[in-house]
Amino acid sequence: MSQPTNETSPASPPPARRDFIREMVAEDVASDRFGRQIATRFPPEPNGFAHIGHAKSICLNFGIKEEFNGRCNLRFDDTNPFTEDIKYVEAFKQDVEWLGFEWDAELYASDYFETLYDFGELLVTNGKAYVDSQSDEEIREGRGTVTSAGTESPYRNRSVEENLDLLRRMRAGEFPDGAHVLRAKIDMAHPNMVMRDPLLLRIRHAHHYRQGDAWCLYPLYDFAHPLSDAIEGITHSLCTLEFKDNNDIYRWLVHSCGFQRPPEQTEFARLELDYTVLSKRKLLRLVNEKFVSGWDDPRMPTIAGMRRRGVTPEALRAFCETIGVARKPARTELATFEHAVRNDLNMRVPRVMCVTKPLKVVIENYPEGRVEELDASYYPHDVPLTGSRKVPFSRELYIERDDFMENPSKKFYRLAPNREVRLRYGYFITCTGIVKDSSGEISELRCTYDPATRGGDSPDGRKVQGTIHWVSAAQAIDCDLNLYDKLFTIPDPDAVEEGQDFLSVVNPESLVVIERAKVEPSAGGDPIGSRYQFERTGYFVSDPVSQSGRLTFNRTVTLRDSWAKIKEK
RNA sequence: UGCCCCCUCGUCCAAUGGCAGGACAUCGGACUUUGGAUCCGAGAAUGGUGGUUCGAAUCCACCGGGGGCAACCA
Repeated sequence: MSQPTNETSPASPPPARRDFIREMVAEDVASDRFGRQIATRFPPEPNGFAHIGHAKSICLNFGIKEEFNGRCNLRFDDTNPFTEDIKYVEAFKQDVEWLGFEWDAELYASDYFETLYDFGELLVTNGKAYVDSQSDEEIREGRGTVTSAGTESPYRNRSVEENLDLLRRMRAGEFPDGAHVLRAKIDMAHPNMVMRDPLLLRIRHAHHYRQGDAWCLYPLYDFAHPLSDAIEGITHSLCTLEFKDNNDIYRWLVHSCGFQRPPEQTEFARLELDYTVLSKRKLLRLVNEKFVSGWDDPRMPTIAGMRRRGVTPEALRAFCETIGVARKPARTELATFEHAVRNDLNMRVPRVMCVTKPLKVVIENYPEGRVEELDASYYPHDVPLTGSRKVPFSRELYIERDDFMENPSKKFYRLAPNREVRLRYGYFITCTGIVKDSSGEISELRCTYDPATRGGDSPDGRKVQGTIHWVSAAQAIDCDLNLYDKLFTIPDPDAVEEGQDFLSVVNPESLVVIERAKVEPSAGGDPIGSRYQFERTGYFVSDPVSQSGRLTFNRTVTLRDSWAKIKEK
């Protein structure tokens, strides 16, 4: 495992991770259960942005396509004209592509409205559906409760002719919203609530973002989804646990509509991630109520947000791989996600020096006006990439304020009075004096350097405990840093106390802006979107948006910080 | 309270009647021009009780716990 990644790997790839769904698909392939190519679909409703929970589903559905030589459709389940928008369609497409997947077809449930309507007529003709003319309250009351049976609608036994006539007039737009609905005729006493004559079509004189005003009849999920799958020849319809009960109507419908070897629905647990929320309703509130700057705010668990935060698609896919797929509802620790991000970034991004809280250092024995260009590798010894840049060194430098302690504790390895440390890629320096301002705060350090330690090695073999990062004062570039942290203060924001709102546990320090940090000049010429590791600080990406006109970097994730743990003790 | 699903290290996932294993996290050590990375090591789990079986995390029963379902949302 310690082999560099750029070496050729052994012929056989590691066996793909197996979960209960892939096991099932493998069996179905072996038995040719469906008599056709394995087919999955990713079926978002375009009413918000894709988030990391969608990423899990995307990786599953497209992963199965790739592993079993199948196909996978991107289908928008756009059956609700009130909530959907083309901008969400575009965002989903961009995010799936960014993750590195290709769909075999881009499809829309709303394109099936005609076909779906025809199935409605078919069901009516076969006596399996009827037009109900109760009000929505009457329908709700008639459904009964989880412990008591429902009651049949007085319209339940209309003749096929009457049903057909009504249905056609519903479609023709003769009735106002809510006047009638088409319902499946199943069992009003069914122990599964979903099977108590589920609604199939409803009247909505509404404008659809894609179909315009062509329809006033809109199918409901339980009607549209199974049939859309069946129409497309899907074999494995994968969805999350909360649709478990809907599986009964799914099977009833595809059989009632005459599909041979219809798709089979299988449910898996949706992703829950500590310190965040993943329901679109709640994400929408964060956006609308301005807790974040938008769907792509780097604090958002959306794919767009993570992209802007600097997360790579590879890291996101690796994360989805490690969390696995199972039927048990489970929360994943943030550390698991952060590990996936660091693990990926560590191997691919250049190291650069940036001082976040500058403290001026004057090297008293370094000639005034002199500037040296020191060689600095972009990558550490254990990352198999090469490349380097020059960093200027001069008499006046900045170091990190936290890298100096006037009265150091025992385990503090960094700079202190009369102590020697290494400047990364530079020289050994020793602190010889402290300058304080009128308020008693340290404003400047006086140091000496050892000219024999250029590059960071001492010819006499003496060691220093610490190595710190720095920039040359005159050449450093001012920049702003967006330091992002968890969006919520508690691991499960959905579980706030009674009467409390998840918005009450938004972390007020989820974004801390540092103005006028000092980054080494080499970063000035890089394109927006470049990722770095700021040595000893964290991974950052340059952001297209700058309030100040200065270069702005978003912190993707901090480095693991074992010093922080020592400090706590 | 009806139906359905689920319960394995702190967390996530394996083990498909036959040695409970991996990853993250934690702790310790080595190495180190990032208190990063890497390497080595340690601790850490089958909810409970019965039953079937030569043998049970796995099958059965009961108990306990968690979750989903009563939108003209998806």
